[in-house]
Amino acid sequence: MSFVITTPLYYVNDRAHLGSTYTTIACDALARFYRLMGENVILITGVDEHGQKIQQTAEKTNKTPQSHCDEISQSYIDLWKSWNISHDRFVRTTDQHHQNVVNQFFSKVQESGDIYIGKQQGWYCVGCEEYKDTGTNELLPTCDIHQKSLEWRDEENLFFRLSKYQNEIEELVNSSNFISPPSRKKEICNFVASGLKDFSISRVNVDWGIPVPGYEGHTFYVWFDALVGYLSALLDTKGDISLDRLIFSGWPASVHVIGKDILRFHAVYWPAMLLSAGLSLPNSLFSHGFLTREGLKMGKTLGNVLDPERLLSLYGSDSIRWYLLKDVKFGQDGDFQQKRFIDLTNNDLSNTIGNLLNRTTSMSRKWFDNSIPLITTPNPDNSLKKSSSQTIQSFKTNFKDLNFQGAAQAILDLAINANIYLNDEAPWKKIKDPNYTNYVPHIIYNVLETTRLIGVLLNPLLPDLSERILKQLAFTPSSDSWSAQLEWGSLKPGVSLPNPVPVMPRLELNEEI
RNA sequence: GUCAGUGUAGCUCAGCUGGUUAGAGCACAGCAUUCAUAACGCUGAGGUCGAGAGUUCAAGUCUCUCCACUGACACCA
Repeated sequence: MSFVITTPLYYVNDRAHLGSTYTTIACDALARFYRLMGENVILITGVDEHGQKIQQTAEKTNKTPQSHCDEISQSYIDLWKSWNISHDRFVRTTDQHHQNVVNQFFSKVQESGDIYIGKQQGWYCVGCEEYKDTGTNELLPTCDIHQKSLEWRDEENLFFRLSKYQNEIEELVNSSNFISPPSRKKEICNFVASGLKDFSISRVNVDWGIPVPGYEGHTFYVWFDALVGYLSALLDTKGDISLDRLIFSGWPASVHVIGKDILRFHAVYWPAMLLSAGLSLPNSLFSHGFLTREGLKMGKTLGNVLDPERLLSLYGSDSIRWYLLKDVKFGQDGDFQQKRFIDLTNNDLSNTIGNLLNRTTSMSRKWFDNSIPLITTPNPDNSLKKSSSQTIQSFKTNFKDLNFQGAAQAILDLAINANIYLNDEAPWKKIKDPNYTNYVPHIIYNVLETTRLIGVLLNPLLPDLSERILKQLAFTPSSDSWSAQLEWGSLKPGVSLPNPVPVMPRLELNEEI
């Protein structure tokens, strides 16, 4: 059984922004978590490259749509590489392979009798590129946004019989674990309850798209094209393409992680399309929120967009991943505040976790021959061992709920407990008292071991920091399964420790980003 | 406009079916301390819980009105 996680296929109208980076980081963390839990994970990401907007953008910059797409798509590939994203597949919707899958998907839907030719009629605003529901009887309605009069359009389109699936979709969206978070689920339920209408799946005025077989001049509507990308990602490119092979390739997806803006397409259209094609439905959808910056919406007009590339080179991935996953509740909107970002990194990662490691390895080296204390007597049961196992429990539960915040907090709480334990036990005092000669090694070992568990748990959230912590502890995860690594007492007594180096230097608030 | 939601310390938020002096983290201040990355720990100051009215022995928690903000309301993604 595979565990398939998808990011959205990002629209390559422009380069990646922090929002897509955010989604991708979250999916990456999730994928790493499930891999460590022993699942056969397939993390899918990619790009959606068709549509009128892309065509226009390419024209503006005097490029062919294809070269525009090549360029932007490459920038996504490079970006994910620099962020060390652990995706297994990267789909491009301009790939011939994908186009073949779309064609086959379409013919399945056609066979189900769910495609018909209809007329798209209505008042259309060229500026908005959309039909307006004027709801009035005005002779010449105008667009509120553009203050221009609307055009009457009467266009021949292929339609998909969404309405036929009203009952199935209604049942699906109401089922308990399909849509998260609950507030979004409610929106979709209301939307579906108001009655589903058929939607058009082809365009006659958009050249930059996949041609609809048998309908000259029609290209597929981007959503009918892009969503199918999740399937093409799973089908290998060798031999004949067959949707029937999907069940052996990992379909259905375990979770589609998406932004709240595209929830409806995933919660309503996509399941209906899959039903029509006779394919199984994804297990769940998680719709996360948007990021603002210092309370303001990021956008070109304000000129306040955060460039993920620049952020990464300025601060490194650990602190940014921590900020995005720990400070923003997944599913809600988040705000990127630079001061808060610096504070959080310094407090949590440098002071609480990094310094815990630093102070403990220092003591261990100083008093125990540059090594982990050689414990001869049995390790007495202690509070840290207990809170560690609680932390591991809580961490896993939270992760399974995509509650990255809760998972991160669990780790942090453990580090705080370890710091308190050290202050309570004060080994730097006890080491001077001969009565404690046999006890101090246990104190140090307990904290070192707790720190190791923190390092191991940190792996899916902050893989880089995790590695640096474990290295300082001379612990090599080797081929041990994660659950073995999470066993108390895996740190080998007597092993020599490297010279302590801060694993997470404090950040200064100065650079303007 | 219709529907849904939010408004609690400077900031981000917890406060379940109403019940003693309203909580946490960060920021801020003080104390203590040196094993450590001017770190850790302890303590403290900070709120008429959006406004008003009502129900109740008792309301941040229920009802109504108002104010402010946000989201959904079908084919840009």
